[in-house]
Amino acid sequence: MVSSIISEKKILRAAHKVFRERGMDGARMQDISDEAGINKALLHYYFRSKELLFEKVFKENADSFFSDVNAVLTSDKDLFVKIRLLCETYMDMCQENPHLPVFIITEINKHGNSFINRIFPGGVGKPDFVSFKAQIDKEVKSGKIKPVHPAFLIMNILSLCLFPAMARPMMQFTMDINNTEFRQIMEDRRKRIPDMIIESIRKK
Amino acid sequence: MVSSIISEKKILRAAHKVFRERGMDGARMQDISDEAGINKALLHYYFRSKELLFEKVFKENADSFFSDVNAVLTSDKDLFVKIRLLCETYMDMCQENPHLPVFIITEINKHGNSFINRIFPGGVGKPDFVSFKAQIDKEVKSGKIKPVHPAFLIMNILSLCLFPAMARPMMQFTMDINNTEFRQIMEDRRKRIPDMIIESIRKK
DNA sequence: ACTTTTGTTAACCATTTGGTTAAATCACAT
DNA sequence: ATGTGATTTAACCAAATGGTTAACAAAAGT
Repeated sequence: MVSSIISEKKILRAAHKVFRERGMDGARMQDISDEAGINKALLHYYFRSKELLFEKVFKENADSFFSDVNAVLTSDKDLFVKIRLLCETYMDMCQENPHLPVFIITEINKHGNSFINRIFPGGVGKPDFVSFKAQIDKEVKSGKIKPVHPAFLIMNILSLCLFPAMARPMMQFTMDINNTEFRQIMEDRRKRIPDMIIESIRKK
Repeated sequence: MVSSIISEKKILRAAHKVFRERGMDGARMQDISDEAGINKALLHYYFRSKELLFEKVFKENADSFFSDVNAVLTSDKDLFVKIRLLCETYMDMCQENPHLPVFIITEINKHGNSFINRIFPGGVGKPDFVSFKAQIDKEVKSGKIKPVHPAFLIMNILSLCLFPAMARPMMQFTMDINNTEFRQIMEDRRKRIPDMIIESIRKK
């Protein structure tokens, strides 16, 4: 049957939108069915409970949040190239879907360790920073870059790429920036942030 | 009467805790009264509604989030000193209360502009970045630092200081960092981040 | 054609949750 | 002591919300 596939997809798409925008607690099953344009009972027909629907949506979001990054991390590119690619990937992600990072972060914060370990059993599917860390350590030893703790570098990349998009409304409010200004600034960051990160570790 | 003041304070303290940890949508009036150790009806006796209690809590949180920063911003210190102080202030804030930044950001995201403008009528009480921006522009012209858009610099400071604490559970999960390791890394950042930011704008 | 399975809905149900009420208790001025 | 106003609580209420049911419609199998 075809309509069933369509309905399930419509529900899932709607659930993604509502959960990402309002979070688990703020999302209403009724809102999701309205958004999907179907009866509320269908949600339960396909996904049993809000909990299960949420977990599915969260997992898919986390996967898309992690997998693009993983493709870069596990490639065998030069460190500086990799850093540029990572920045691009994160910034692209934020541009496409500004709610994604804050959704992931707040839900992990709220649900705690047991939850994330159930969603990613054995840690399968999470970003693979190990080879990246090794690469950083290698380049430190080879003298190409200054001594730097891999976690320090990774945190900086994530912070500089994700935070401004996550905090956009607060940033615009506190700094009196309108939408066009903000877009210009974000456009400008795309070039400047990778350079800044690389300069911070390059040996002169 | 003394007990009334004590009750009101207990409620407010409890509300702060619950709202910050669970957000407006996740917070339950019952949880707040349990946490405060008083009857639920007292919440409404003192604060009328969840909405009003939340707004009070949010305003106080936003004020404490903004005012410490304002003290630094409006001082007449050297730019580099100010940057160091700003970093310290933000990082201290996160250490004391890791939930604060993500609480402010998600609630502003969810409630939209009308909300924040009602909480801060006329923008009174929000961080005063104007003089800081002017100071940056001045130092650019004087040739002390490289040309840099003030918003770019401010975003970097906020990102690097706030994000890692906000995203702590996700960071620890993705990078396999345990609590002691994480604390060490954060301790290390306190020294390195200000240096890194200043180096990124210092003219050589 | 008709039986069975799958998909869809309106109406309903039980629980949760924000909020109210009326009575009780406390503090204190007289 | 007693009256008065502020404080506190147990019991209650109405709306919202996640979830179920039973009936109906649409496909698919025979």
